[in-house]
Amino acid sequence: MYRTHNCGELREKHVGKTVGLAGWIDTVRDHGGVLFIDLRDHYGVTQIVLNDDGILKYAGRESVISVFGAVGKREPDTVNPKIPTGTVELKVEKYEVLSVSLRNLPFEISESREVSEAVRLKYRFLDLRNPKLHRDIEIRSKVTSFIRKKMESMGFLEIQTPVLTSSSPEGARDYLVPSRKHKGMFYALPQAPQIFKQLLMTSGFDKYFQIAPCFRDEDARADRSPGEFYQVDFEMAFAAQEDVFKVAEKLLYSVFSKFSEKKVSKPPFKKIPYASAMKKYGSDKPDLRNPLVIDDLSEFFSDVDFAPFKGRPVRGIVTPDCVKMPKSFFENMLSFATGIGMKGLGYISVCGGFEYKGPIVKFLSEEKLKELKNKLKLKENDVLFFISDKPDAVDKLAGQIRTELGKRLKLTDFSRHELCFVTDFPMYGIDEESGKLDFLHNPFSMPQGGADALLNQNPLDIKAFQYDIVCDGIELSSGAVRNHRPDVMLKAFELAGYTKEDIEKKFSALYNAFQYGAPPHAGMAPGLDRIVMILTGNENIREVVAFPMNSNAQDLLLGAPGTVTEEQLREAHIKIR
RNA sequence: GGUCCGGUAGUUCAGUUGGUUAGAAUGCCAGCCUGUCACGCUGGAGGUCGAGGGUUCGAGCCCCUUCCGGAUCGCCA
Repeated sequence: MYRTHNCGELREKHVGKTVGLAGWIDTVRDHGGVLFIDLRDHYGVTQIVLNDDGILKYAGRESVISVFGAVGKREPDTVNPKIPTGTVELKVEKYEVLSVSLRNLPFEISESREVSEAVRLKYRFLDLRNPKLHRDIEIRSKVTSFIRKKMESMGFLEIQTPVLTSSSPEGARDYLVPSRKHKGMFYALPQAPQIFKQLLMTSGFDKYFQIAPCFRDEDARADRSPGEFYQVDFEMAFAAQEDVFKVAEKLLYSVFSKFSEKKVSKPPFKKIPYASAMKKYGSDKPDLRNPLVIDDLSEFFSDVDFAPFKGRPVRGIVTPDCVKMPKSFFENMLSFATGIGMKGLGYISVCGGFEYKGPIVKFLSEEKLKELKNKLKLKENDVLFFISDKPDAVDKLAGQIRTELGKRLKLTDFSRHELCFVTDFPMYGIDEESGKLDFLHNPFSMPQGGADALLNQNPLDIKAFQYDIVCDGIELSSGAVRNHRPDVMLKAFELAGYTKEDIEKKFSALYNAFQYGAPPHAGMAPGLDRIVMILTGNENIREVVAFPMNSNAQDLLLGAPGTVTEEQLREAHIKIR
């Protein structure tokens, strides 16, 4: 009724046929006697030709029309090589205006990605007409479907877990849902299906997965959706760390090599222990496309009388061929450094004939310079940057400088994807506020060395079977071998200041279930949004979510959060103060 | 919550040392145009310079307060 073909379909083989197309008026080129319209739908764009511009009286840009007519072959000099349908055009014999668009669009569809996010999100239905955004959402669908098939082919069952569940005492802030039937009580939306998937393991489902919605009431970042996001959550029984890695490698390598045109690091992916990732890359999510590495120079500087480094850890980054960079480069690096909270950014240039230049050189003796050269294998034209700060900040700052140097010196190779595992996360850390020992990450992880380690080692030295998978400097997922032994669990929680009663109360379901025979199990949960973000070359996660909230956790399109009626509040037993 | 940056036409932005009627591009409207493809040409409309207060003969510009947006840190088991 509306069309016989879609706007991405017509080719030279259709020439002469009478066809129908329907879509949105994309661009209009009115030459008086002849009128060209680019008609756009989900599938593409086709040029239609009219001999009369009367249609424009009724329908402006972004109006929806249906047209019928003969497919014409374009003359060679009028072919548009930029679109797949560019060799043909539809000569309109009759048209129908199906829906009129207001003339004043809030923004240009083709340039919507440049517009402020508030306006884009308010008119998301228009924004989504933008071909790039439209295509990325389509890719998301294909990636999701591909992942499902891949997981199923590896023997995983997709099982849904509740969205209305109980509040979990650990981790992020929960989204709460008041209960009508139980006054003063609340459901919580799951931060992850963690407990449920572990219960499924206990129930004997050998391999579980789910494209799972997760809800966390924390502030947004460019690579972090506010509110809700999706994880490819999976868990395996009778599995150790290596088994999970094999599945993750198979899944992610196949997804990345299918959907990205860039080169992808082949399995087995590199495994980097947490401690060395922090030292070498200044991050627990290193971007391995960046060849720069960080050296620890604290010991070297311990006997150097340079006030800013005195009594503080020092890190160095050697950058090849950096001597030739203009003065502005060093000024920009300095302002970047101060921008991230550093007091300064010292450096030494290794000029021709190993002549050292830079503000710090005069504090180093001939001998020390020689030592430095040997230690870091300095070459002519290298520049060595120094980062020094408080012990708990220095690695992170060095990591940020490393990333910035990689970008500015064009050393980071953006033409490929680098996946790696970061392993051996510490089980415990000191909580900055309370000064007490606390779980650094997931309290349900199995400590390496088991109960024995918990009893005999300094808790801060205990590592967990806890790992992340990282792609291009972005954390795709964390995962762990879970602690399936109630006795080990008790000890692990005891160290962090929890009593047996705490566990029985707060984690009763899991603790109880594990009393009845639980298999060793392990898993992870790569973030779907982040995978699609990387595959589509986006730097903001909201570009791959059809209807995202803004960074302030508001849905500007439907107006969420919003107020509700007095009656709704009464039923939910809620009183607003 | 802290720090930094920003808010000027529907949209994206410029606006000099505080000085006459606040500009550009794009979009919109009108007219012209038979081969364009981001068509082109001519003309036109469109502004509480986020809001409030202050300094000044005079504020888009300086100061204070406040709202909104962005980045970043905290946070994200």
